[in-house]
Amino acid sequence: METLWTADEPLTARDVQDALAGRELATTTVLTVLGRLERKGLVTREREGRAHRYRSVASREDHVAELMRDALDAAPDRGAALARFLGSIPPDERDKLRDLLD
Amino acid sequence: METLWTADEPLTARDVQDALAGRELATTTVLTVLGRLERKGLVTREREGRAHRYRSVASREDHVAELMRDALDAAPDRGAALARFLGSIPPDERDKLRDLLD
DNA sequence: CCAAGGGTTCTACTCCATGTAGAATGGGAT
DNA sequence: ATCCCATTCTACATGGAGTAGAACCCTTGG
Repeated sequence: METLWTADEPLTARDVQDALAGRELATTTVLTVLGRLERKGLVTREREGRAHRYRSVASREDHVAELMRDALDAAPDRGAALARFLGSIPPDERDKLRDLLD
Repeated sequence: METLWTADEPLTARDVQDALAGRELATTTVLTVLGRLERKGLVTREREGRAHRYRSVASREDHVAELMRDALDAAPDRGAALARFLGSIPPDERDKLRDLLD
């Protein structure tokens, strides 16, 4: 996912493998993972010649926002959870939130 | 955790087992899970006679806030992630946030 | 038109967390 | 001293994530 996100342009399996060259992964490994990500709905792919191009469905930020909402959904008292959350982030981020809310 | 949180008072293993009576869990099962939660730092316990009382370290809301922060920490562009988050929650919750920020 | 090579699929193995519980142990209460 | 019960140790199944080999299929170069 990280690779697809930082490229933010559809990549082939080979592209991903190259981007992850530091790890010396077998080609099939990359394909397997991409396939699993597709099954989970995190990426889509479209044929291109003999290969596929894989594209992340949501941006990293969207994904993070979704994780945050999932976490929040686990709280019976959402307001209280939001309050704790606000209390636990750096002040400048609270400022940022204030800005965003306008 | 749910049981400990909704009780918000230290419980013995037996208490937990009773609270989860719908599941017919063996006593050792409850103990094992509580032990694992303790290893992970989610609960503490203090001896009480022959047994222990288990207490959640953080409130459910604190826990949720922490999960939200963990999610946010995965975003390279925290501001953008926060913006997406705000955009994805119901309007009345945005109002709530505005209130909390004052 | 056929072989070659690369992308894909299937299958499989390991590792680890989680859910579950039996066997054994240890310490209080009677 | 004995019995009971909480605890600990050990163990098994399940499922996800990481990794990759074997086989297949299709496109392309000769």
